[in-house]
Amino acid sequence: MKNKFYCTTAIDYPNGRPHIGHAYEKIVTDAYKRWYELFGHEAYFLTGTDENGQKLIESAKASGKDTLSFVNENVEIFKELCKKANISYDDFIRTTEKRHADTCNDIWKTLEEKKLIYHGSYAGDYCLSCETFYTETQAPDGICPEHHKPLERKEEEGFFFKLSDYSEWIIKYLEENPSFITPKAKYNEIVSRLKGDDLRDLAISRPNQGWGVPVPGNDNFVMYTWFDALINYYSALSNDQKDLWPADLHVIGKDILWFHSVIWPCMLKAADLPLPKQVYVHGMVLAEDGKKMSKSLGNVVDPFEMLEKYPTDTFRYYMLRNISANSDGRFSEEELISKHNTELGNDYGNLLMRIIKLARKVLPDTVIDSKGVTQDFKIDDYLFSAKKHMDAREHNKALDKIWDLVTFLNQYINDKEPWKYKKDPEAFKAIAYNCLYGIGVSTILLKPFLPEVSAKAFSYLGTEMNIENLINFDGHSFSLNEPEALFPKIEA
RNA sequence: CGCGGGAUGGAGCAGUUGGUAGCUCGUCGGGCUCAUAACCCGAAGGUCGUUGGUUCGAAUCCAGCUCCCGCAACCA
Repeated sequence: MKNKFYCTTAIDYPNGRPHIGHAYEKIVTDAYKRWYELFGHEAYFLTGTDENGQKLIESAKASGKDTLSFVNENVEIFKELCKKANISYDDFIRTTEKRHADTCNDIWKTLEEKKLIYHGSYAGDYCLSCETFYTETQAPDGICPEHHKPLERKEEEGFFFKLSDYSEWIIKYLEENPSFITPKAKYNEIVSRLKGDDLRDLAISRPNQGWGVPVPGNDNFVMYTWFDALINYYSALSNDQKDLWPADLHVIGKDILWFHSVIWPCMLKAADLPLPKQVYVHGMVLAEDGKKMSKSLGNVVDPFEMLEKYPTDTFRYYMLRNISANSDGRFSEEELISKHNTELGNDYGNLLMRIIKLARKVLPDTVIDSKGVTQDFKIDDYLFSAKKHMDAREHNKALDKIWDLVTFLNQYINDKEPWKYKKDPEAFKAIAYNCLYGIGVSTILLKPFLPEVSAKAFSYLGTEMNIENLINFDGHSFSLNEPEALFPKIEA
């Protein structure tokens, strides 16, 4: 398929309510999906839930529900979040679906046939309370870091994936594809870690407790959650969608980078499937105090509450512009309000308002076309810079560029003083058209970030623009409608 | 000696290959009056965590130190 853009978020673990990081990741991915769609790509966006973890059994038990209905309830909340945040996903995969299990089985069998999966046993230090093995670095003194009890030596049988076969291959692959992991700091981190330590085989089965994807031909085991979870990106595609593969962009958080940049590529390589084009690691949304949000610190921000209190596009904009695309950023409600009032309201919203209201007063006709108008400024730089930044996964910088245009347009109006031409409609029209054209450009570029507001703005501008005709100054026509404030002030 | 990131005017952040320190918000002064008391211009404010080194020249490169943070193989 030509010009496709297949992007994904990580699939979420539905053992509770979604937190702000889930919202952030989906909003980021949604902005990229809409952006490439705008630029003529066939964009496809997958999100979903990772439902096979053994911990879900515990979580369900703790809330007094059976695992299935517990998961079903939580999945609905994640979907609700997508709806509230205006996430335009094309498919939502749940790893408990049959299509997923089928694909996992296929891949498992392929690896087994290639002797890349073997049956063996693993001995390690085990904590009975956590039901987890700990490595020496995790528990150097042989004491469980969670329960502070001595670990016991335990041997467990199961299936292993020959990850160790790929130590050299993966390093070579990354060196040949330096943009596979972005941003650069994350790429360096993984490469140096790989060079420092050979890969060990990965235990990819767990004892079957009645939850998970059973290992083909052996019901005593289910697949290790991560093994099946990663496959979601591929299993979600039906047979007639396979030309979407490989994925163009996996958007993930840094905590799961290892799985996506090492284990997943090795699995695909083992299965003779093409590798995704890029893994983009976004930053973490920290609390206002700069620390990680956590229940014990009581600094958690609930995305539902934010989406209830503030317009969806304001929330999206704040997340996308204020949180740096490749490092952590802090979330402050106060700052969100300030950005809404100043940048969105004063800079952009007011710009649209001031020129439309003035034009409707000055000109007898509310239709403004390009006839006899000369172009006062070019928009190419803004457009191409924004595009460059999006390609580099720096959406906040793309927004900076769009804002440069907005700022320029406000300056332009101040310089030209169109209100002085009330008795000279021709001169006025020339200024107004230039201005409206610039606003149209900024509005269409904002569409992926602010889908609702952008649509509303175009209804006031009375025009339709697209990327093809955008670059042409001439030929547009605006039939202006009485506008309402796009971003009514929010009192702090 | 586990790995990695960070420390820049009041706050939040940019600073790609070393060459007179920038942005947003806030503060102060001026302009404009079309607009959501919105817009535009200007000013004040920083010995770029600390010490030493390389260099004609370092926020930028190197080394040590202090503090903060994340990861450490099922938390976006």
